[in-house]
Amino acid sequence: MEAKRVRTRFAPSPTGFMHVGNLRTALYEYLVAKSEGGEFILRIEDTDQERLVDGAVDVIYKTLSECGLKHDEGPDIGGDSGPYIQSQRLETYRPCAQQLVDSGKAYYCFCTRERLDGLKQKAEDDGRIAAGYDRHCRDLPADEVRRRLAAGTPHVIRQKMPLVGETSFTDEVFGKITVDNRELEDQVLIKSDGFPTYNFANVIDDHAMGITHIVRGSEYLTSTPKYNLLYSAFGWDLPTYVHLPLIIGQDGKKLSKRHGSTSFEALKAEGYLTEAIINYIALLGWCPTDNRELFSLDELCEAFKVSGISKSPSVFDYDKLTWFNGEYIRALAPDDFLSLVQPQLDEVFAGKPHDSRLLAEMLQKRVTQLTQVKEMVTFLAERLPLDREMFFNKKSKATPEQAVTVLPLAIAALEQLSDWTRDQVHDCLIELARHLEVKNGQLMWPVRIAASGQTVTPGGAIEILVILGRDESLARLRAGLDYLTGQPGSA
RNA sequence: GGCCCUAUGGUCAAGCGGUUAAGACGCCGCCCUCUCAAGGCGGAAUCAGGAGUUCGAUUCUCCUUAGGGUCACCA
Repeated sequence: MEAKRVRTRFAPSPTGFMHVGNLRTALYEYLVAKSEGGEFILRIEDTDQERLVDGAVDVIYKTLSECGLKHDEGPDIGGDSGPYIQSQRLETYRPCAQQLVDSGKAYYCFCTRERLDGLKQKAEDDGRIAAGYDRHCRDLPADEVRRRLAAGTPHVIRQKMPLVGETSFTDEVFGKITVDNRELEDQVLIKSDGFPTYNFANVIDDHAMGITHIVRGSEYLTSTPKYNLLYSAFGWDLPTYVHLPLIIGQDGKKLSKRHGSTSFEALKAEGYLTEAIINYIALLGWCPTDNRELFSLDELCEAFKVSGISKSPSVFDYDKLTWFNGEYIRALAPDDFLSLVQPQLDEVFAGKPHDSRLLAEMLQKRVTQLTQVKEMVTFLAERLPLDREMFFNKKSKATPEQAVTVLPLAIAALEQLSDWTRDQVHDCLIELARHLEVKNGQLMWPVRIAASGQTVTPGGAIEILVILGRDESLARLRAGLDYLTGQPGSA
């Protein structure tokens, strides 16, 4: 018999942003499907009417497509199992629940919110955690149920959990999980507003859509038996489960805002590249058999194996993400890098002429987050105040005094240049250093400091002079010299 | 608190009865070098604890401890 084709789904609630945990889940769902030549389906879970957010669905489409997680079926592109938005499949849930009621697997519950809250409150007063619903309506007489229904009494439909025994299932990553049935609450299937609960709609839809592998966070591990009981109640085959370890912050707590950026959008805004984020996230909780680190999405599809998923939670490490980002930035085509940072350059230079190509070349080697560019180049657009201390450098044997002697010579030599090209400036300065019989650094340090006003710059003295252009360069060098000679105490 | 899960350096992690316990990030040092970055080389740093099983445990079992998850008419 031919094995069933793998079908996975990403079923987010439209909350308005894409948490990295969700993104990783989507990625793994995509990989589980694609590594087996299967299909990846997108379904929107919007059964919570109180939490609808405008435009939230678009964020999901945008993120998935930007990340290259192309779905084969979904609300925007259709498919044979539609509709793919739960609020549009409402009519399918109630009949299913009804079927369960008819077969004695579920029941109407007329308990009011107040009664339920009272139950919880009483438990708290007793100093314990509420043990869940007390199954008050589970065995209501049939005519009583009919009477209340006819009277239009608000109600929910609850699933009847077995009162004894235990339920087990095998998860692909965690192995065999067993839960005592007494731990399972008679969960609500249909809410009093007529909408299905997430748990119920999930099962119904996953079955209807032929989902074979359910990939989701490990927070669902303990509720999976409830899902399975539902499958069994309908007589459906159980899906394969792949539960993913959680992503946590440095403090071991669930990743949240206070750890830094936790959404895809926020990470992008901080100058992280999509490919870097995907690559990093792929390795958070999964390891290839050969320990490789750099992967494109296609390569991930090739290499991905469920057996490489780890069981323990992983700490989201911004340092490592940043390293990946640097790798990806350096691998960018020069033109692509330039266009990514162009807005920042435009902002800093505000129309002033500058060699953006050379600038980009310098920057690309050093930037680990796109957002660093602006701060790195502002010294080129505006003169920064000098500080005598800057002219000291132990390794280059540079001192302010020595700068005072060497700077005039550099200025004089540079003034002679016919062209202000990289080669010309380079040869001129190197030649001067040789002529003066000083180490390159001893000449370059004061020049770079005077030209930039910074001890650390994204490029050497020569590059900076070239970017600055002849007039500005010479002006800055002279200003630097004036500053030093104008200092009290300097000869 | 009940139940479930997890446990290799600071972090991601390989390992799946016998290894000098990989690799990467980060950190430190050296080299390269006109600063920084990149690159090269080197270094510090890990099997939570205790019982078993075994000729032999990081690997298997149990207990302890620690951490996490879950106990909604939220998803």
